[in-house]
Amino acid sequence: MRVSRTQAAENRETVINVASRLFRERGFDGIGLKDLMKGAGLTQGAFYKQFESKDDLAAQASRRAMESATHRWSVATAASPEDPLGAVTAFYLSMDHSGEKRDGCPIVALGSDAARQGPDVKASFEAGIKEHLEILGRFIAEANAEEAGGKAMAILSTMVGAVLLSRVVNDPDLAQAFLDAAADQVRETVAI
Amino acid sequence: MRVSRTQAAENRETVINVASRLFRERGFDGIGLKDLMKGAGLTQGAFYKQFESKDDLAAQASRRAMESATHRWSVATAASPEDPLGAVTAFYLSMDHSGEKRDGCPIVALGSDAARQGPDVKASFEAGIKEHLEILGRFIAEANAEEAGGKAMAILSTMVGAVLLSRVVNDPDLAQAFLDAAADQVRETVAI
DNA sequence: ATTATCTATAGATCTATAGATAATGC
DNA sequence: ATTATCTATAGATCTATAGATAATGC
Repeated sequence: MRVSRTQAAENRETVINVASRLFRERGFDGIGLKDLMKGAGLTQGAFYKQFESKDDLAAQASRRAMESATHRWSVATAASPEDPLGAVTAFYLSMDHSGEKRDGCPIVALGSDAARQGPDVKASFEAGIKEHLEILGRFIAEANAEEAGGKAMAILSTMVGAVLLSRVVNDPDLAQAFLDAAADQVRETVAI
Repeated sequence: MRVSRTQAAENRETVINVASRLFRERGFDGIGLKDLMKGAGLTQGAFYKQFESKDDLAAQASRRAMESATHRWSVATAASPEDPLGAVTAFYLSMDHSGEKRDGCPIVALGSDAARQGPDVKASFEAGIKEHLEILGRFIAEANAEEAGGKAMAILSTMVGAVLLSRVVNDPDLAQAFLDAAADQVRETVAI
């Protein structure tokens, strides 16, 4: 029954990875420890040797989800050095990403839930959000650094809000319209 | 024990109103029927004579919450006919509203949760979102109606995203910065 | 006679803990 | 000897239902 330390460390990582996706799909309150552990091929009893509490896992999984999101942004920008912002918005503001709750942006998938969580979960989101802003800031050539920071925050707000709105309506045309309107807005913001 | 029909109808309204606030505060999964009914001064047993299921209440409460939100927007615009958009953004993009989960914007408070719910809850959100867009559309004098609709969608996305982001970070300065950046963005969007 | 609300409960699920087991690590 | 994982369970809570009660509505 016991496994090696490296195997135990791998198991821990698997639980965090699985949780980062299942929480996005069902919410922090929408999935129990039994199913989370099952998703990692373990049983519920093994949980508390690895994590202090479900809240603890929520914070770890939130961090992992945000890291995965920023990684995706980095990959998109690296693939299109001539138009990095265009590459990011092309996938982020797509119906594919809007439908992709499990692997999509954690701010959209869990933002409302995270606002009800403690400081550890919020710290995970905060760190990821700052990385997002950092990436966006690079796309904005501006004399005034403060102004560039403001634009990055406005762009992220528009993107997050648009995908969230696209997910809470039934009408797919309206969902698409939110994404399109946000893409236009972002283009204009960097152009000014 | 039995009450009159009008009293029963009032009780139903009270449950919906209480739920519209408690769901915003704790999420659809974060509060049980027992506490919801207790908030309306009733016991859990009375629930199923009034509602088909918890999902049914979630849809009703979402509709009520969105109606309350659009009402608030209307009041703000009516109070400042010289600058209605300024009045709306002044309260919506404030730290007060950001901290006001219980009575604040339902899209921010429950958007991530609503994306996991069925078509009835989404229909409630969709109706409210369309009303929000209608109000915003009035502020945008544009030759092209389609362009005005796009701007309204972009503005709503920016506002919703900014308040959501302001709620999931620990740093109050960063939270405030998101709200300020969004307010600037909105001003520029209507000015263009 | 009807019915809105009550108390009580079924059956499932939740987080967290206890103790057994069997493999690792020394 | 230590410990990662297992099975089992405690105790709380969840949604939904059943049957009793007492007031309304006819």
